[in-house]
Amino acid sequence: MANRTLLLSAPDTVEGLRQAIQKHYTALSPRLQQVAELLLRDPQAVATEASRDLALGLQLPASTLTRFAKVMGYTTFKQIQALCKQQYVNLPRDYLDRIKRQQPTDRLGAEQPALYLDFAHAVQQSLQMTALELSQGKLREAASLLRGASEVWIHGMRRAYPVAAYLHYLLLKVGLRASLLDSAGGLLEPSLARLHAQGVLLVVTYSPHATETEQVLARARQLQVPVVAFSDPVPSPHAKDMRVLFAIREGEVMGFRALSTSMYVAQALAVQIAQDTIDAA
Amino acid sequence: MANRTLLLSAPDTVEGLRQAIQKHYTALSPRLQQVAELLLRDPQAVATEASRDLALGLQLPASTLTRFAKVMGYTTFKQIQALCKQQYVNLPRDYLDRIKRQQPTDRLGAEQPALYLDFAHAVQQSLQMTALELSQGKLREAASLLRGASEVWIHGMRRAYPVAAYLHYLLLKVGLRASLLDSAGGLLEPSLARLHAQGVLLVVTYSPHATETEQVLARARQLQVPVVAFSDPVPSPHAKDMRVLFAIREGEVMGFRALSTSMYVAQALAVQIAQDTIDAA
DNA sequence: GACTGTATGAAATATTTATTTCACTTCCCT
DNA sequence: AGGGAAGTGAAATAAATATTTCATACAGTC
Repeated sequence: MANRTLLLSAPDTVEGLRQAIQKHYTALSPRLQQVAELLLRDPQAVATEASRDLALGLQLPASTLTRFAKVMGYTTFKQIQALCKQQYVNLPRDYLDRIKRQQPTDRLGAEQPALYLDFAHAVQQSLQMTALELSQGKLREAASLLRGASEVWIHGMRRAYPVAAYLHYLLLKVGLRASLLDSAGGLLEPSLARLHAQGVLLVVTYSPHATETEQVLARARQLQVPVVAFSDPVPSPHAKDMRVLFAIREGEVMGFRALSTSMYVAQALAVQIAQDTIDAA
Repeated sequence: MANRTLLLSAPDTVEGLRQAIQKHYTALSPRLQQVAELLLRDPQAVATEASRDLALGLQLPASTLTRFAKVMGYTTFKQIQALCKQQYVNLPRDYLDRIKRQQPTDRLGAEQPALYLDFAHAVQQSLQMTALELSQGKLREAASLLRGASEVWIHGMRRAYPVAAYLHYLLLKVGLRASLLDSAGGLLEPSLARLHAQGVLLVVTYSPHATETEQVLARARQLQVPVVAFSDPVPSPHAKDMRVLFAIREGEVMGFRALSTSMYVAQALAVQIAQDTIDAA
């Protein structure tokens, strides 16, 4: 009457579930095997699509999914969905929580798990998300804009400065005429006077934006200089003036936001330019 | 009565939506801005979590989400959710997996992989290796050396310069007395004359080493200034003079070596210093 | 070829999730 | 201050999604 009851106790990670499936696969009925296959093949679909649609895709009734969950020891299929969602989503937030919670309290007793490992993890997450969201189109657009410019001005203050400096290095290396706009020696103002619409402004800025940067952007807008920007996903009043905007979400530990991902995007941009230059020849 | 009706026609990609948000952000009401921010900051959450939970996280009623969708030109918030889901389902699945599991890049044949995904992979490899090899002990030693210095001089040329600039920013932020030694205005020589053994030299250099860097190191050795170095794993004649040496193997694609991992180590060092400083209080 | 236990799909029900409505507030504008 | 438009939250309604039930089909056993 009742479908064969539980084969085992419910794993609470996707990995555990995968193993359980591998182990008991042959003991499952044909329809249930289909569900198992889906789970191995495309856990992401399970995470994002509705059970109804998953069932449709497999050409079987939704009840089979629920049944599968029961057989695997869960009470509902929703639990399996939740598991899959976690796998792909929870990481960044989870991480921030951990830092927040561990910050003030325990310091005395046992050796604390090294912070830098967590941090590496955060960078990795940021990198992965950025890599997936980065579109070839946007990269190409920025590259062609920069390649077509008679001159490229690069600007970035404070935390953004290292990225600006790297872009400067990279653009010179790929043969562009690039210069760094900074306030050293009070030369920012005079430099701004020389912007023109045949050049391109490449600006790196994270919120809260430096006043110098505001100034540079205002000037660029006034002179209709095209702008390529590296920034964070926080909305900015200047956003609408930017021709290409790379919104980069960096990892953060104890109030230190990282720069690794921005450096990555900078490199990707330089390589795109190099490649276009080669192709054009 | 009715909330301001559509500002525009509904974008049908996440990227388009992002741009629309950036553009009209300032025209949105405070609550709607909150939703906009979430969408920029964490589209993945929008893809997987229920609107009810998203609203909960933002501490506002679910109706606001629907309202947001209306204002952006959609008829329901569900459409936005669908958009976000696509983003993660439609993308080349194998790359997600590849990046995630850092499997070796094996040719899949048909498709020409986007180059920037290969970088992401290379960077991730490097990051992982470095994080695993980085020892708490070494980090602590460097941190205590720097904390104990009366002054920290930071030096890095060319490709190393962005890292040096970042270290400069970070060390100032954690309250150390730090200055950048560069050759701007021909001031390198005179600055070198002022090094002394109570300070610490923090040098970033990758092979082949810049002549200025050689000069700085020679001087430090002569004056017995302790040296903390960021470098690559290539053996250097100066290695034995360095008190702490972080050997960082950066990923490389098409002759462009990355800097992401060096930036990571820089941050880890700063965090270690910050933590020690807190503990000491 | 009846008997039994499992497997399956369709429909009914329950639950969750999203949208709409409406009353209330707030912020202008005069 | 007074009137109106826009903004907001809570509750009601609608839609969707998931689970349960049940009737039937199928396979193996005697």
